[in-house]
Amino acid sequence: MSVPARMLAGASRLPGRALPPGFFARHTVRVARDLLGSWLCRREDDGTLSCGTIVETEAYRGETDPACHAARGRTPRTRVLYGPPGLAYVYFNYGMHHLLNAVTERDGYPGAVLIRALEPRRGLARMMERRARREPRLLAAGPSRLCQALGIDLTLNEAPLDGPVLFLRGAGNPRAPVRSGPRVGIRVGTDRPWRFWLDANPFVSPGKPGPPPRKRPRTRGAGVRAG
DNA sequence: GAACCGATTGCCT
DNA sequence: GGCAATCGGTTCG
Repeated sequence: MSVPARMLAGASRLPGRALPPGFFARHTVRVARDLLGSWLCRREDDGTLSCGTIVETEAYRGETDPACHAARGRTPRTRVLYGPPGLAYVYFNYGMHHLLNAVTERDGYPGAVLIRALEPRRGLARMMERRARREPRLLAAGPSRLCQALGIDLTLNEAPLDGPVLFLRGAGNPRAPVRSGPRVGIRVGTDRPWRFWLDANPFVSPGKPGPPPRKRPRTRGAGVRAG
């Protein structure tokens, strides 16, 4: 028993309830949508809690999804994607960014949900400390900012998402409507509308949805074109 | 063991 | 709206 009881008691005071293991053992797209509104919490060694509600996710599923890391098959890196659901898949990108995913699907089938943005709820002071920026809106609006704010790095790869360090709590259906669109920041697989976010939520990442819109001259009246 | 790519961000104009 | 920063994983030799 390495975790003091008072730390565990802290979690019980949070809204919602722990997500059951079966939550992640489903179709990745469904998990991505259902994770919106859930609480993501990070507990540090000193007991400090940093929490936010998930406002944006993306689904990456199967070897036939060209944007999924499993598209090139099982490697030491992607092994966790093929493993049991409910673990964290953290990887390092662009030489400076960490990204947090939740492993989904049944054991043996690769899939993960990228957690792209949080609405900060608890421990904001600590999140601001971790990030150079202070603006609350940008504290965790983006997958790398989120990891910075919560202090998530490769040491948390394969950590259980119902563990003492990292855990999720379902809080029921979010009030805001769920919107969906193409995933961002990728060059392949943009045909799948597997990005989900809470409508009009200011904490959603500013990433452009889908392929860049074609510039068209702004005209008055007769500017509407078909196709 | 070297070349290449990338699920991004922040600073620049 | 453009683009540099920066390094782990993958692939190829």
